[in-house]
Amino acid sequence: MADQQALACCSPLAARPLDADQAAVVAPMFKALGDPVRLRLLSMIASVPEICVCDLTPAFDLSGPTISHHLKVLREAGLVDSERRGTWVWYQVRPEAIRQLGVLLDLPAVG
Amino acid sequence: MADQQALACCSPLAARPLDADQAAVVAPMFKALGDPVRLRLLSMIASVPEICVCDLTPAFDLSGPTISHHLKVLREAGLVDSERRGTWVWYQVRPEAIRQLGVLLDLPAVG
DNA sequence: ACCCTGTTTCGAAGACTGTCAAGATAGGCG
DNA sequence: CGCCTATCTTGACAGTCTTCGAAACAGGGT
Repeated sequence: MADQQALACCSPLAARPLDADQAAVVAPMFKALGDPVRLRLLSMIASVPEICVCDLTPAFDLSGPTISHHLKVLREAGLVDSERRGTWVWYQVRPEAIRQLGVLLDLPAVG
Repeated sequence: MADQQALACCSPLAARPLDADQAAVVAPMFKALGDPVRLRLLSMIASVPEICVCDLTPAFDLSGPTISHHLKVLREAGLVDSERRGTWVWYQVRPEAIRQLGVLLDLPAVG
């Protein structure tokens, strides 16, 4: 959440080099996307308004705890939010966070 | 390089969930960006037409071999190209690769 | 031919990651 | 209250990653 603000200052990679502090804020977000399971989880979450863990878990040949761990990584990276409603926990993306990463990769017409 | 083609088929994360094969192709590219040193290296490379390793190394408190290792990761992820010209090796970004990652993160006006 | 500088490869140490089983926690229902 | 299901946390293990120093390789200059 503090990360969100820090990110707001970042312009595309090609504009000027990131300093060490900026890189330290952004890299963990990319790192969270750097696992195929998490990338699929995020894309499943992003493709609907919200989704229950109980709908995510069966899509993988992985244990519940493992899925839970990956969701925690996405949560701590600030890429998704979760909310418990009764028995189930619902996840949704944080569009600003993802959009900010997108902006960073938005190269002008170089090359 | 095969990765480049495979990527070309990917629409934004929110459009529909990635399948396991697509995720396996894209995740390593995000993973390469998931280290602060590599993110800074890439941003330094992206901010100029091309740049020599000899200009990259002194920007970090890391040994030459370590920088070389990170550059190799970026190269193998398809994010940069390198070319030896005489004594020095020059790096430049592969704009298509980076743009494709950007497209993936390009959320429509959700949320 | 020799040496010198720039870059990569190799091999090893320590930290980190993905995964699971087992146990803990949260909430609904009888 | 006690039980059941859904989810998360803990602890452990194997595999991977970051980093370094030492050694190899590439080119240019003397």
